Amino acid sequence: MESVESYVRRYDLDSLLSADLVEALRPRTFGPGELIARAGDPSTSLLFLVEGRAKAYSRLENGMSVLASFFRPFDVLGEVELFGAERYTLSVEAIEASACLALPTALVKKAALRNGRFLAYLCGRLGSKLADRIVAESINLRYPVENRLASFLLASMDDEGRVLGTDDLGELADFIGASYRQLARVVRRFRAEGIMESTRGRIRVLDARRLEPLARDLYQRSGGSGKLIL
Amino acid sequence: MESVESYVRRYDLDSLLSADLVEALRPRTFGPGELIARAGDPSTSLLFLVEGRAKAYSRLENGMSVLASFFRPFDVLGEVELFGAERYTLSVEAIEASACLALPTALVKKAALRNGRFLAYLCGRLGSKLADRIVAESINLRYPVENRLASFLLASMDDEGRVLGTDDLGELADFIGASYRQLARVVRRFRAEGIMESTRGRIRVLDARRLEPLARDLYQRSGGSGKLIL
DNA sequence: TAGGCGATAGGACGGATGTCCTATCCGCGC
DNA sequence: GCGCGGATAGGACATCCGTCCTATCGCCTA
Repeated sequence: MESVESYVRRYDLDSLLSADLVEALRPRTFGPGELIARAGDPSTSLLFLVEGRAKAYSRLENGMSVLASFFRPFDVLGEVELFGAERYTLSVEAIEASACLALPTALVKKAALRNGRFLAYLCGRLGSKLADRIVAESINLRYPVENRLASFLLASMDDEGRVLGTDDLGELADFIGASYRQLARVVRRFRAEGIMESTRGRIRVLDARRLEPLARDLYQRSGGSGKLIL
Repeated sequence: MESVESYVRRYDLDSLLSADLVEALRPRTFGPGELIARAGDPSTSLLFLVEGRAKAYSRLENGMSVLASFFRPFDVLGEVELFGAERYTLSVEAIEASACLALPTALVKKAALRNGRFLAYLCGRLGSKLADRIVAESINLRYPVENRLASFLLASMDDEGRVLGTDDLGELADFIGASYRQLARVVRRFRAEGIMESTRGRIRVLDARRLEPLARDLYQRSGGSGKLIL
């Protein structure tokens, strides 16, 4: 964990936030597995993730959980609740040791009205998150697990085939909305075909080209950046 | 279709938009089935739906479509694409004869930076849409059609049991992410149990209390308003 | 009235997926 | 080294669900 100033510099928060807001940033650190936000709790601050890795999920009445997204620096948490809902929609949990810069909601709201740049940034971010959700939802809803897995792998792997979001098959199952069992069946097939390998705690794509025909729908890679576009 | 001024007055657009933006509003009308926006087309304007009814959907490569949401006045279309994506994510189609007030994207962007109130409004709207999507997605992903249908009916019916979004079983199937066939099976069961009735072109909930145990998860009714809350 | 068409209804069948249950494997602490 | 717990692997079986196919119904048009 570095100093607040160093993060502000690295992520150019100066250009996003007014001086008084930068001044109000407070560092918070979280250990692996620790809750950064709990669904249903009042949302008191906007968080900038500057270190580590986290995941957002909800837990349903029947005990199952749905993994909505993964975060890594630089990312913003709590934007959804900033205007409107005053309680967190999802729980956010640190996967690794992580650090955030926290900004009290009340401050942000007050300052935001005269800082169009920051609001526009938030709007853009919310817009693309919403678009991403819609795409992911469509895929989850309309394709069998085989295709969902292919889409996820293509979208989240780096140039060497390492998967960015998670290396845990259980988490992955939650993310693509399948049972562990069913995911395992598909993984086995992919592995038998030399498309991927998954050893304890590591998932790796070996032959991305074989995945493409399976994932040819809405997910697309934007010039090797690994970002989701529509 | 009434005059632009009358809509501006009815929905209090004055308080949201600056005078020059109100000035720039242009009326556009659409017949039933007409496309208000086509997925993939460049997004050139922000649209305020002031009359009629519309639905947003995407069409997948395999020919299936996913219905993302229904709109009725007053609603905003195209906010998602305003900052960031420059192409529409979803297609929007008028269900009935509808009217919109259109505002050129370029104008909005320029004006927005100095109109914090409007941006804050957009952020709030995007936030709650995102939260709603996440809830709906979780349900669609993790519960069988029976529960999804129950959730949808409870969330979208008015006080007399009329369903607001659609009366078309085909559309409903797309919305909750099921095949027409499977939806029909569940509808039959619900009908046999006296929970609902569905005659040609009309769906009606007869016994909402029997639906509640089936839909007891995240969807909740907020004091009879029929709005989705978390 | 006949014909056509879209919406509804439902039978039959197979594939996808979930649940339940056992092994197996590996890293870790004792 | 031993035992333990979490992650992984996979068999067995039931169910959910989708596809394919027919039939019926109501409305509209010729």
